[in-house]
Amino acid sequence: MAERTDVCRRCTIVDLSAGEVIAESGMPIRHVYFPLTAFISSIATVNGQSSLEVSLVGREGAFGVSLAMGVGVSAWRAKVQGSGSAMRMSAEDFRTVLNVNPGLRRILQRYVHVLVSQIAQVAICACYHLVEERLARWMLMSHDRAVADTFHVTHEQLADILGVRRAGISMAAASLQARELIRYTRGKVTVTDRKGLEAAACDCYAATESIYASFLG
Amino acid sequence: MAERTDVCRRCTIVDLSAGEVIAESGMPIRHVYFPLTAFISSIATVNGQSSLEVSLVGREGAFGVSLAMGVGVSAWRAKVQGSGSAMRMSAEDFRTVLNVNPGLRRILQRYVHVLVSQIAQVAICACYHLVEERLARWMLMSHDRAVADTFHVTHEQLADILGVRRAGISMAAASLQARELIRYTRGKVTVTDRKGLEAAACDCYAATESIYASFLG
DNA sequence: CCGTGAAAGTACGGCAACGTACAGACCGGA
DNA sequence: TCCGGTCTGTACGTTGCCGTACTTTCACGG
Repeated sequence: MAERTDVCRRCTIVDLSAGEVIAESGMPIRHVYFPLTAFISSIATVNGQSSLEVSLVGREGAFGVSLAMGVGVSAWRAKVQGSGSAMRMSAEDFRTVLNVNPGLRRILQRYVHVLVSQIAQVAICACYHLVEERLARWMLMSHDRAVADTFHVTHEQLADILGVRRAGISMAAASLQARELIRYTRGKVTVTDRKGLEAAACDCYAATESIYASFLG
Repeated sequence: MAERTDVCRRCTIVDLSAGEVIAESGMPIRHVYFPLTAFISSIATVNGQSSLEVSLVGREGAFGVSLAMGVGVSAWRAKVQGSGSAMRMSAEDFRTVLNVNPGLRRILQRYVHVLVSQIAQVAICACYHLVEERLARWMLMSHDRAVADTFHVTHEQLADILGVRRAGISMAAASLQARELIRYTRGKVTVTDRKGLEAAACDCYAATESIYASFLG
């Protein structure tokens, strides 16, 4: 599409390594990222202590779209969850491209709507579903975005992502492993039974996927 | 402002009564609402059972802004929480106004960003905070939007809003009443100690307020 | 090869909220 | 005035997760 070439021209390819913080809550957004093989986690906090992942973005999306809403400040901390490459554009260039490319603007607006729906799903999921179901869901999301069957994440990180104790993740992960849906050792997770994992996850996974498909498929 | 008169011209004033459903999840948004004295609750559901209020909109905001994102389908059920009046515009007119009024578009885009932040706050709040704190927070939000000190809501409704048991609301509400922060009988709630209620609520109330102020104040 | 630190396993009491159920209180209409 | 339905109070055992803490296991660099 025309939107795509227009974007690519102003982007540079960058390598992102896991753990890297690309935006801080309340701070200016310097760049917009369009992940290729990397994926980015947005984490909200309260009291600087309690945290919760509100969005996970891979090649299907972008980080920094609030610039398209005329807001140049990040609402959350954004960190690289999966190492890899991404296309990057300066905030300034992004604004320019948006002005001359109404097609891109339309797409990104629809994307924002999808993002809103996803965040609401995170809310209701955190409220109602068991840790194990939520963990299974996250594994699926990560699996999709990592492209590969194996990706890196520790129980500690998962605890911050789902907003539960590290010990709680250990229990849930052990259960998923016992059911032979995943395998893991010291931060390396492998999905061994995709179908089984989908059955173990709460409906939120399917719901989120279907929303994405119907607005950006 | 020019945006305002432009909007008002195409609006009709309507009376909304509590409980009225103005949009259904997955269904087309027929009208955009700018509440005056009414306020509107957006409620997400999962499995048609479990529900959670993701946004509460009064005269400070609007319902139907996803149309400004190019999406004509409501992500959630929207129902009137507080009876009163609102300005209403057809979806069609709204699209037209958006096209000829870039100022309005900019404001609404910023509003969407605020909405996104608020929903994330709901998520983290539901995840970490006690029912009583969350209830206090909701009372404050309702108090702001109702303008009056008294508004109508039953424990049953509050249970759906906060995603907890009705019995849990009864306990929390009784506690707030014992502390003389509110008074209530059969669906009629009166805020008697605003300051005290603010102290009883979690930080999410202040956080949400400050985000609103900094982007739309 | 061993030491060190990170990652993960496991345990404990404690508690908030759960699901369910029933009884009392109140209001409006017949 | 009484009835019926709505709203609220309250109870019970259950459970999922909490906070904390200690141990075990593994990977890696010296």
